[in-house]
Amino acid sequence: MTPPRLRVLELLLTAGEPVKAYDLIARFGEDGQPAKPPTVYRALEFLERKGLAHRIASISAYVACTSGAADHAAAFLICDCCGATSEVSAPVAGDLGRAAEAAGYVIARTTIEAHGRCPACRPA
Amino acid sequence: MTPPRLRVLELLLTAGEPVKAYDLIARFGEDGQPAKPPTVYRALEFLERKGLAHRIASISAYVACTSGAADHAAAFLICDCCGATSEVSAPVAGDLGRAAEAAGYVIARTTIEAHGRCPACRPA
DNA sequence: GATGATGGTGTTATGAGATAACATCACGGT
DNA sequence: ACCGTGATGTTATCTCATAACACCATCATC
Repeated sequence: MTPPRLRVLELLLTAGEPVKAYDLIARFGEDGQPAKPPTVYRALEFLERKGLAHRIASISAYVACTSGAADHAAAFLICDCCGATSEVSAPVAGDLGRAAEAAGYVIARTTIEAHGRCPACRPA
Repeated sequence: MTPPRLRVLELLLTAGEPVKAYDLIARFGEDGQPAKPPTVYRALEFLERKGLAHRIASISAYVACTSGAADHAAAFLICDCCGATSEVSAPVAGDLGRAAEAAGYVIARTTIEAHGRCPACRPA
């Protein structure tokens, strides 16, 4: 684990919620100096490959993986109101697995992004 | 259905595969004249609201909905090699539904994006 | 028939997200 | 010593998406 990768992982872990790439870039330097975009994007790519972080494409943000499971589909509940996000355990759905098999696809990784309202933002 | 919306839907349907927003923009005019970005993005937003099109966030592309089901999670099998994409029928997974309920979330819409290799690109 | 609310369109400009391309450096094997 | 591999630093640029404003049609209401 090299310094820039460790630094990005540290930023993701301390945030505890999804972070935008350019926020990581801005916070990268201990002294307030921003990083250059490729530095952070390369670290994110590495962390994702290692399963230590996930990209949440629907909101263009990144988050440290909170699932201990080695092989799992990244599944997220995302509040469209306040942005709260929680990663939930989601083994690849049987239905999807069957559909992939029927279509002849070999699946490498799956992300599930469910949008809605969190308890705090939910209408009474 | 207004002209620009119809035009974008037509472009998506004739493509039959995911299309990038700026490709839609480039092809928008019958005479080869491109559209302005907001024209297309607004049409896409409308089509998505109506369930006529889906945004595939992980590849930043848009596709006409090929599922007849009114209420369904958009689920896609995406080939990382050639880009072939197929929408599969996927009722919101029971596991995810339970997890959302347990977390107190009310889910509005879910997208599932499975990446891998299509039959043609799959190693023998 | 004037008024105003609503929703769609056209336009300019800009913001946000991500990567290409190249130089440099550290490490390990032969 | 030499080369291959993988990581980093840097500049520049590309792609994706939206803000903000003006204008116009439609429809309900007074």
